[in-house]
Amino acid sequence: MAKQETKQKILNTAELLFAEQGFNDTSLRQITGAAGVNLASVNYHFGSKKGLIKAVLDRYLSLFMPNVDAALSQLLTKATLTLPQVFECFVAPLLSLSQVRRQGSEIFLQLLGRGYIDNQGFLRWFIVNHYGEVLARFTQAIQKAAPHLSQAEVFWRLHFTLGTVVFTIASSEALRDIAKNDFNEHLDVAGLVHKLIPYLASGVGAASFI
Amino acid sequence: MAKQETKQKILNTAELLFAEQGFNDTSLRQITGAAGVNLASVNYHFGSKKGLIKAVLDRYLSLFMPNVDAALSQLLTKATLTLPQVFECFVAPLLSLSQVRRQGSEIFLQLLGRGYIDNQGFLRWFIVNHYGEVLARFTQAIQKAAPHLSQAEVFWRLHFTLGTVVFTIASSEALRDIAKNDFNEHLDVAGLVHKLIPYLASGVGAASFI
DNA sequence: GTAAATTTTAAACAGACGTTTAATAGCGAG
DNA sequence: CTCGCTATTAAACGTCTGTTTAAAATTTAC
Repeated sequence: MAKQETKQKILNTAELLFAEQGFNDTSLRQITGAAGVNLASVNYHFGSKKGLIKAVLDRYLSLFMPNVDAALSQLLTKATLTLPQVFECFVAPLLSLSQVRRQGSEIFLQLLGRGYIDNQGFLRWFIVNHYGEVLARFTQAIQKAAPHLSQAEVFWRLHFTLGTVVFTIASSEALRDIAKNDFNEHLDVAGLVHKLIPYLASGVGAASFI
Repeated sequence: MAKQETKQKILNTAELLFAEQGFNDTSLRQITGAAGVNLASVNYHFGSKKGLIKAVLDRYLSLFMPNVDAALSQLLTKATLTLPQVFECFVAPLLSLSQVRRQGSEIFLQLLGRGYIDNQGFLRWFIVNHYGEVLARFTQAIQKAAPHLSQAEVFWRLHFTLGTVVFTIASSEALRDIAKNDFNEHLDVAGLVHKLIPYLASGVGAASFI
């Protein structure tokens, strides 16, 4: 067995560039050039560019999803629960990604956003097929916390929520800069995430029109 | 003066493909081929691909923004106003784009989402510089409708809202397909927009933690 | 009707892309 | 030490990209 050092260098460089520029706008030559490895090594280790994208995403998802699942499962044992509590289940697993690597939380959410929009639903398919149980537990928790919502309404509002989170974090650097200059408000990602929660919880739990 | 027929054919075809596939993933050969015009005519009429993108975006923005501005201005004359009323100011101008062309509303919002994410903030710069007064009137209306929110909180929640809308509409086709299959719920864009409003209004108006 | 300006066209440009090939280098096991 | 497997490398592949060129066609103006 080799030490797989090249493979790791590719992954570490690729996730940064993918998060910044998107999957299609990042070339293999750019990745291998920045990583200091040979161009052909990507196809050797990952088969294709699509294989590399999958590997980059799964490295984060395989860390994130089990932690979310555990937090949701524990919460579901309680008799009553609130929407902010449900959303809090995602916070610790998300922030823990920063221990894996500097800015890991931002990178992960940016990758999520890219994957959601770039590749004609490939990421959605991937998540649903690999982590469907986590999603199911999530909707279960939502319905327990907000029983007045129909299944369809929960579906819609969860996707609204996903859009808010992904989009906000994806452009969080620019937004935090503006907030610092205009309102003298110094926020890190954890602060931003906690700013999101009342917004999300209130939106998801809102009464519907009809 | 010529009849500019080629120019219009290019715009009409380009906006469809840009909305579907994004700006970078749509080639000029694809556009000109579908439009039945010569490849070089894009560079002749628009100078470059970037010029074409700008023209496509501005054709919608120059219709949409003045209508929003008028609706917001009229609403601001009232003594009291609510958050759903503020958001409603965007609905009619948005839906009126469907009179310009079939599915005009979807196309416009998809283009917005693409532009927001694809081109390193070029669109944000474009909107702020060309339609900054409309944005100012918008925040003004929000603060009048929800005076308990600080200026900084309004700023954050508006960007949360923008993320929700852009992300939702950008993937609205897939979402609406799922809703049709899983919940037998048939939605058009107008329906989706009105599904968003209670969510957005509730989120923006939520009480904050501190 | 003819000259001038505008528009359209086919062809070629240089550069970037993902992938493949075949040769080389490095290494652990026997 | 040597064989065999794994990893790395330089080079080339064919294809696609946006843009430019220069000639042809068309429209406008006088």
